[in-house]
Amino acid sequence: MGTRKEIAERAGVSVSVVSRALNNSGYVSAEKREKILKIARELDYHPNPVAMSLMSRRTRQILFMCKDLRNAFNIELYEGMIEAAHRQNYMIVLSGDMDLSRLPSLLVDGVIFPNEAVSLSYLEGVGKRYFLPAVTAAYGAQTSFPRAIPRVTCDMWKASSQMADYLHSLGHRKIACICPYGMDNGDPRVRVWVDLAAQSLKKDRDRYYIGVSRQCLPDDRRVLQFQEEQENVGLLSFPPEHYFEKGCLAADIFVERKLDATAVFCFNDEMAMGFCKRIRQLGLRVPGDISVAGTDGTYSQRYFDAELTTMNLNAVLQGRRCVEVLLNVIEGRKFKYVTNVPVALKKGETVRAVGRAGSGNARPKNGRGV
Amino acid sequence: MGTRKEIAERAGVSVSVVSRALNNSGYVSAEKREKILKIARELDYHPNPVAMSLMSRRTRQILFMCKDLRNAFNIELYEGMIEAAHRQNYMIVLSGDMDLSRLPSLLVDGVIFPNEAVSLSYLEGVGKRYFLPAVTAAYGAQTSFPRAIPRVTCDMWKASSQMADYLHSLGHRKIACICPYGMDNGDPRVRVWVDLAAQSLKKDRDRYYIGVSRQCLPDDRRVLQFQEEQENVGLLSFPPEHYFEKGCLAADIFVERKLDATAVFCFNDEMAMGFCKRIRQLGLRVPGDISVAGTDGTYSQRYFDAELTTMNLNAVLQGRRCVEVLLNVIEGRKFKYVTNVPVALKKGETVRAVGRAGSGNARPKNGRGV
DNA sequence: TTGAAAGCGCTAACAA
DNA sequence: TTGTTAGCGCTTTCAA
Repeated sequence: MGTRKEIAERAGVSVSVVSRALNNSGYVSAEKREKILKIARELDYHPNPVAMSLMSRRTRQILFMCKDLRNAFNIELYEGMIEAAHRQNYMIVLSGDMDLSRLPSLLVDGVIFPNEAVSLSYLEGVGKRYFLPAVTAAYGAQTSFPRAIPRVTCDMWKASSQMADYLHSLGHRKIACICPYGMDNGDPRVRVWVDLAAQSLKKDRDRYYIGVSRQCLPDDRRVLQFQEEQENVGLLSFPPEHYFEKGCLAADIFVERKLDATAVFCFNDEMAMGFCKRIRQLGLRVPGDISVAGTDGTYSQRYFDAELTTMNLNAVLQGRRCVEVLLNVIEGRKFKYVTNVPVALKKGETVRAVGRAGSGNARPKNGRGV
Repeated sequence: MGTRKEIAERAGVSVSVVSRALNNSGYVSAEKREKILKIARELDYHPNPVAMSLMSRRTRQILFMCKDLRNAFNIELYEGMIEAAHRQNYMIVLSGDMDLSRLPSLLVDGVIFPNEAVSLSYLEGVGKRYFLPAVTAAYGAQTSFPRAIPRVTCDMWKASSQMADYLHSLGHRKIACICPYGMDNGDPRVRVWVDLAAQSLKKDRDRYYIGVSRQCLPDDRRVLQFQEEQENVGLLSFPPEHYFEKGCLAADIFVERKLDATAVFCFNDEMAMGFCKRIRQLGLRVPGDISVAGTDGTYSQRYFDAELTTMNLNAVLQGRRCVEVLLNVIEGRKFKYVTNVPVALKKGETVRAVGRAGSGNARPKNGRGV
């Protein structure tokens, strides 16, 4: 490829002069500069990026620790990261797997974790014996969180509460909850739902919580189809989440349990759409028979035939902020330990009013609903 | 972080001994080895990845030159790449932008291009004055292609022909074509359709070709919503493709032109699904009023309420093969200049029989269709 | 204005 | 079995 040394030889000068000429730093006679630049051009010279990194102690690469790219939320996070990184001349790289132990051997200046759980897992593992600037996307699941990793948190509490109020205002009382975890996960979405359920569902509550996980459904062999629920998955590996498919399964369970809920509160849009697809196949109309509320507000909605009622979590913005904070850490600038990302309720067509309110069997605008 | 030099000082030996101990290479007394390993552990020593790369002249990173991650096809390609790369201890990084000129400054050992067009653009630009092992995913659009870049080609000819035969066998004669480019693009999908149309549509052909691009629709201001059709997009930048949205627009145009086609042949699944969504909103049933055939066979189908009739192009496999060939190039092993990826027709619910065949108004299994 | 020298963290050939 | 030396491609200090 050609090195500065080669250029120096051809130009009959020393490498330092070549360096100065190429970098436009320090003194170098106009005549030699021209000659050097000309030779560099002839040789198609490009500085060796690895040597540059060794000198500058910067790779200008940031790792986004993310595996499940079939989830639109992760893609949007990533898009925001790219945008912010690009502005400061950094690149985002993806891990492809979730092997945290390989982190120290990667050519990166910092890492962004996708959620609190992964961050904690890192801190308890390699993070203990290895320092790398890190930032995590967060969702308010943890009450206490180590200060080692700054958080960029989306205001899930607010979003969930708004959605709860909205559903309540439309007359919904019996609301089911669909989630990939157990009820004790600490997730704000679940806690808000638990509060709701305490009033309306009383001791019946647990039947209305459809936790699509092995822990919640120990006897249901169907959850075993999801890799992460199988025995042989190591603790250090975070497999793809299969949210959509879990949403489908949740619909089956919803029908099997003969729930009389008028609405379903979903962990995210993928699950919401999976639920809708399957529940329609099972003969129920959305929102005619059952209202569905999602969480996310990502582009994957475009595939859906109705406007999804959901919460816009601003994934792109969250991704952007993650990078901004991380670059502050890396470059030694001051930064805020917690950053909040604004959220907003998005009213769509998959939730309708019920009960006294009496909007009755209103159908969505385009008349769909199986 | 600690270096081999520090370990050497603490252990009272030279760096070479430390290196040999840590690498398990060459001679080193058992006693010193133990001591060195112990100190390394105490110091939480990790080899500096950049220095390692400088020595080995390998970054063990491969760039996938891809921007539009909202397209499931790219995601599947990427997943295949990750899998293959992982096996040989490489990582795939994404560019995030399509700035080919920045390639020489990236920490990568090779690059994978997403299609022939980008490859050619590279060869005519920086590729002329810079060498980096490269491979391209290909789709048979080019008759001649420079040997500088090996291709991993999916057999689009075969796939398109199969689909054409299938539609024909079901009685479809008037078939429209939906494509993001002009008819002269050389794409096998289009060429197969042109052959079909020559017989059945005769001189009416052009009306049935819905090319959603500025070139094809110079007077339609709606195409301007897509960034890539605007004036100010530089040649070196490949913006996101907006296939889904273009599929929606194609449906509008289909209706405006009052086409009497019984089937639509779509450039890819994104366009097919966009077309379906919009055409239903416009009051037509799929496949009741119009049959829709896609191309891709990616996971994004899961969002769709019916089984899409499409061609499985095996994106995951294609991605895997790209990496395998590229690693052969990088590691100096022998490799094949052209690799073919198998394809298969996938019969779904969005195409039905028409005409004499008389399966009449058969509706899809789940009774959907607006 | 220039170039020799030391160094970034690591490897490897060679002499001791 | 060990340490010295030279070098990967580049930067930067400092003496000339």
